[in-house]
Amino acid sequence: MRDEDIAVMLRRAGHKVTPQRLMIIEALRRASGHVSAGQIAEEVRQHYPTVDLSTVYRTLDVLKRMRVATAIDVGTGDAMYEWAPPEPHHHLVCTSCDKIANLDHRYLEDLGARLKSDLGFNATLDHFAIFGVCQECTMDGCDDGNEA
Amino acid sequence: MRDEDIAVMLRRAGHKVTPQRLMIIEALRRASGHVSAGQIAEEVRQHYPTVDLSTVYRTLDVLKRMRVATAIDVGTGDAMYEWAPPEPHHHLVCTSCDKIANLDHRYLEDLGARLKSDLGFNATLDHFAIFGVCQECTMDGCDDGNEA
DNA sequence: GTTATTGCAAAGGCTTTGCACACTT
DNA sequence: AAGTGTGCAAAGCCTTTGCAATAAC
Repeated sequence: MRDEDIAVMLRRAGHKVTPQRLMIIEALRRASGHVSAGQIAEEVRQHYPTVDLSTVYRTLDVLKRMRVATAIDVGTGDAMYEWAPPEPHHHLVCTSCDKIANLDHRYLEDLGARLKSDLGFNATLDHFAIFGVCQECTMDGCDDGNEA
Repeated sequence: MRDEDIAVMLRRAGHKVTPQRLMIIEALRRASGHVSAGQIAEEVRQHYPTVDLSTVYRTLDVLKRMRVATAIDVGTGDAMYEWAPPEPHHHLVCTSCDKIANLDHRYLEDLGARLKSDLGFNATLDHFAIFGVCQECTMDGCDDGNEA
């Protein structure tokens, strides 16, 4: 998706195209993954120092409603945002090294199917975060402190 | 687990046994499920009006470290606590009516196995929250407002 | 010119922390 | 007596909101 497309998309949805919005969107897209509102603000401020956090939040809200950005809040205090995930995918969050890996949707597909057929529950399995310890950390035995 | 056992357990771990702690633990156990720190405080205050929220949080912290309570934060603003889940289990959270149902661990067992064998990722699948719409709400078409 | 959007400031919610006093051990 | 735990108050964090001025349309 090119920047002009984004401008058109904003206008179509009845929104105005402002430099702040464009820079926020650019920062979100460049991040290619999970960024907090604060991180986006920092990034944007390098070129546009007066941008306010509230503007970032409001823009993220617009983007969520347009379904070109998603939010995931895993209870770490701040929500993480992601630009237009092309398809359902999930995240493996390593509690040891904090790395986040992507997980193909196939891994959750039949879980969803079973919840539906067994329990009639329509699960929203678009965007999942699974915690654990990644392979490297399991082998290294590295640990930066998450236990009692 | 009886109350005396809890007292013993606290003392063994080098903690003191106070009426506040006992009442917080009792409230948590009676809740048989997911309660926020605030809900526990309200409950306890009915018998012990001066208990402070900070005491609740501190006690919950102790209990977490002793591994007799677990916290789950699904990004709703407040974390939910649960007393000593006897075995791995999970939760189906209806985004329409806010009901929380339990989900047997079997539903996630082979997901965990596949993550391990395919990717070497040791997932922590003790306590999962899956969002979606429950059967009743799907049929009723009830909706208290969770869309764009 | 209208209307949406911005920045600032303040408030909101949940959670944590500093401190003197009280209680458990 | 020694040391942890408590209540109170205040701060912390992320996020939301009110408002006048500004910018996009």
